[in-house]
Amino acid sequence: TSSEASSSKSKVIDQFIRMGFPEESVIKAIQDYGEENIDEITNTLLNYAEAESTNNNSNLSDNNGDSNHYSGLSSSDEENEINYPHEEGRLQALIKMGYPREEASIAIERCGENAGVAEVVDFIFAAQMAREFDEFYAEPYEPIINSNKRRACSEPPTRRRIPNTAMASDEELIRLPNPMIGFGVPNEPGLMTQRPVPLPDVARGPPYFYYENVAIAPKGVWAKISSKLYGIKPEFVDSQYFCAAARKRGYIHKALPWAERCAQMTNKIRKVLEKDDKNLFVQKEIIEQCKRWNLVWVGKNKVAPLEPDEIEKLLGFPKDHTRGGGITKTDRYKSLGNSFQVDTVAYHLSVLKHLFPKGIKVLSLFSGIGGGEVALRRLQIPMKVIVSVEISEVNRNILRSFWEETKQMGDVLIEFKDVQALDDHKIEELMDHYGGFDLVIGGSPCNNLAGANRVSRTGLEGDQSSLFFEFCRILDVVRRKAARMRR
DNA sequence: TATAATATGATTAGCACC
DNA sequence: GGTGCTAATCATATTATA
Repeated sequence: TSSEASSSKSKVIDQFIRMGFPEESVIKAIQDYGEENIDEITNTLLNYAEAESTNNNSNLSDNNGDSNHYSGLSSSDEENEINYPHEEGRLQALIKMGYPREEASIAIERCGENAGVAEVVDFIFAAQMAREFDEFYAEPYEPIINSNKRRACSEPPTRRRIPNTAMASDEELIRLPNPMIGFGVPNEPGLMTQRPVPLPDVARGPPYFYYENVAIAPKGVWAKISSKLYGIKPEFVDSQYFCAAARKRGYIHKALPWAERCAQMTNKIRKVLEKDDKNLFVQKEIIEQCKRWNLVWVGKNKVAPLEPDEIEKLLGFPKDHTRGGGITKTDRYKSLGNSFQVDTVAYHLSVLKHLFPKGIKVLSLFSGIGGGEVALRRLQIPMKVIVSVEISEVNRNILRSFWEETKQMGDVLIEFKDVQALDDHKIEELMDHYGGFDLVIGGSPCNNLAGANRVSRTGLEGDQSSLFFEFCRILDVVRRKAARMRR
């Protein structure tokens, strides 16, 4: 769609008019966003349509099923009504565009309520390609499961090993689920709608928090993290269920490893591909190498490493999110590598949409390039206040650019450089000024936990990773202050 | 001098087998 | 539960290049 759009503006206009939008609105939206930003245009047009249609206030909040999560909710937070304004418009548009109703409906469901039409169309194509791929490879690559030990997904994986008793001691190991789908990933077997272990009383109620780090950390690290965060069990999720990047992380509620010897490997693969005798073994080997070095097809017999633009897209960021401000390619790789996968985080945070329809106040620690903020925006949860702490200057610049591009009137972004400098008094002062925080979110440094670190994988007490304890300190201050403010 | 490319294992965990 | 295998991993230090 994008390539067509750049070749002919009128084609884009026609397309939207065919979808049933008024011509004036279409032209205005294209002027506002540029013809290539199909997603923004679509969202804007759907918002116009929503504003015009009668507001029937349908109440779809379905909090009954997961009352475990939010039993500490104050009554003022519950009085909200949610509707899904995009649903009908998108479905109708897709059917008009010639897609089968069933496929369109599934795609809308899986892309989420905030996805633009372009994104849903992408999903439909991807699903079609996946089906073709599966049919093609079904025979030779059938996984051999002959063990009676693992009945794969008949039972939720996290429930299998973790004893359903009181919280684990520091010494007890937290076992990683396999497959790593956490409490449940949409449309995957083993979907869980409730926590395997109920929230301890001390952790209940707002303000909420969201902590992230690498899943495969040295032994005992996650048990320690869990014990410091009210004994809540981590949810381990591999982002491969949300996007095309594998990224195993633990969340308490991969980056793409940079390929070594990329140039040599791409040349090697090109030479192999130019030969004629490509038997099955060679094919499989090539696929393995591409997977290992994060290579993508860029032309006939040619592979290349992922560009920052592509990683941006994989991780769910808007195009050019990390571009600009004189940032180098190396810095972009680094910043993106350290970031959240937006779709994954947005899936977790989607529960907040029901709770904060009028906006949310966020304390964002270790903000990086603003993965949490982008996720909230994707969910269309208005951000009233963001207090952000981020040590890297380039990352602060990236977040500020994002904020200035997207913010609405009256919203504030406060920036700090160092979590250690954000003392208890300052936090309380901020909370007095802004009326507290609704969410504390952050992933503390993984440098000393990550498997790729050959030099200083020294565990949670390492120079950088020990900043986790600052997350705990700040969260504790926020929660205590919030309790006092409620009283 | 700044940026890009390259070189550098160990620690996890799963699984089959015994 | 031990063993041997496979596979994967939010990195850092040094060297080459622009």
